[in-house]
Amino acid sequence: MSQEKTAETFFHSKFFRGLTNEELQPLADICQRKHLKPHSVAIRQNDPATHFYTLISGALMLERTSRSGRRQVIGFSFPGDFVGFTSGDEFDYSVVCLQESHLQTFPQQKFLEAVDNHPILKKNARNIGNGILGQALDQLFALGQKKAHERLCFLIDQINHRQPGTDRSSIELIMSRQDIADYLGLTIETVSRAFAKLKKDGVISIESAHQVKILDDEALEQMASAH
Amino acid sequence: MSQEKTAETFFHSKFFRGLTNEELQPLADICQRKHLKPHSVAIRQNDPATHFYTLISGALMLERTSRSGRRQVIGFSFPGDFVGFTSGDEFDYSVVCLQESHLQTFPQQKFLEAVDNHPILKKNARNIGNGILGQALDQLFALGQKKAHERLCFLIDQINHRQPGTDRSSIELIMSRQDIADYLGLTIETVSRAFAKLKKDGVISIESAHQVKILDDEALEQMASAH
DNA sequence: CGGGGTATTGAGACAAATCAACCTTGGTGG
DNA sequence: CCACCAAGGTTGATTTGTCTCAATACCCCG
Repeated sequence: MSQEKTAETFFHSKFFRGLTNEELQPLADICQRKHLKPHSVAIRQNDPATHFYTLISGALMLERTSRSGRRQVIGFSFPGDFVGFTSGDEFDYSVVCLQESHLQTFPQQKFLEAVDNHPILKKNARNIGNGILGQALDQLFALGQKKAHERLCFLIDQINHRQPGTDRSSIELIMSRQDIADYLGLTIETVSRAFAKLKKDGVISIESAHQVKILDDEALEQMASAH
Repeated sequence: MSQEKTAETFFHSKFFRGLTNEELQPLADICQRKHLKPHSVAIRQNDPATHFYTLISGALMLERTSRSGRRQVIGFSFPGDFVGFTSGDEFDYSVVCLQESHLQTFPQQKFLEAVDNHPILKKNARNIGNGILGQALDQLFALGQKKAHERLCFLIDQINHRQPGTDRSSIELIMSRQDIADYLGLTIETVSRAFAKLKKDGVISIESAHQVKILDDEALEQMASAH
């Protein structure tokens, strides 16, 4: 058990890149593992922000729901991703599991101390925080400036680059149409029609509702791009 | 000149709250003042990210333009705000002046070192970074889930809370209709009609194109809210 | 008192939302 | 093994909201 908690388990997270096992031990000492079923809630909106998380396996969805019931999906997390930044001392979004997931949890206070004591971690923390901001800005651009089918390209392209796995042209869509719609600021019907359009235009082929292949990488990136 | 660069000048930025003048001196030593005319460009998209900035007076607009020419306004900055986070080592957005502005500039490397040496600054840096992320998420919610007139409420409410000045109900819109449109993911015509609707519904009164008064605070916040 | 940029207003076109029907798939029990 | 069902996804018809294009009004500055 204690053995399990050595640096081995950290291996795949960007956060801990470039560190030796000894250097990681202080973090290993404060971390706990958490195992979550599909559709379970890892973080609830308005909960006090006491912990940070890294995702070991599975997939997460970050979402915010307003009092009026409208939901905005903020992002998806894949293995290696870091979760838990907040603007206050409460979470302003929820995190739910799309698949069975393994997480590492770190008490916020202690984690920040440990990070402070190591220059590489400090740098990584900054990079990751800024990376998340960058992703939010990309999504902002997509929602503000793009049509339905372009937004869908944005999502497919993003999954393509972030989802683990070797095959660069075969994409697994682990989330439901409703999740996609709420991520892109559309309705499920419009998402469905966007899929149909991309298929008709020869950009993708649809193997099943949750499995697509990229046929025209060029066109996809073009429509997905925010630069 | 050197006298001018003491902690006095930092006084109004959230970033430096809770610090004594001596503690601020190392930062004062590396900072430079910059004076910019309206419409001038403070940061150009794709420039190497070498500096951080705090805004002393005036107002800034952050924007991102894609190769296809579409522009997304990412945010507005008011005195006391901090500017310069990036996800890579290049700026992925431009910063232009809406008004004549005074900035403080800090070389990135040295600034980070100085921040590292002071726990309060470290905490402030985190808070500010996360605050910017939080703002981006609010905007994301507005673009994804709201109608034109609700998005406009979102902007008005935001300016109301962030723009300096005492009068809580009188709002100065320092940006053009085009800027507002590109911020909210709309066209200028739709923005104009949204203003008209809010006026008709008695939520605001329009004193001039760049000056509005809030009549129904309740309704405004309701429509603006992302929670 | 012009004149150019900026904002508003109107009419028609178009994209996305809504409402409704239908299809697919995966699981269950007879 | 197949009939059935429920949930999720697709497709079609209609409505609504926003964009586009065009005309008009406003306002700051010379």
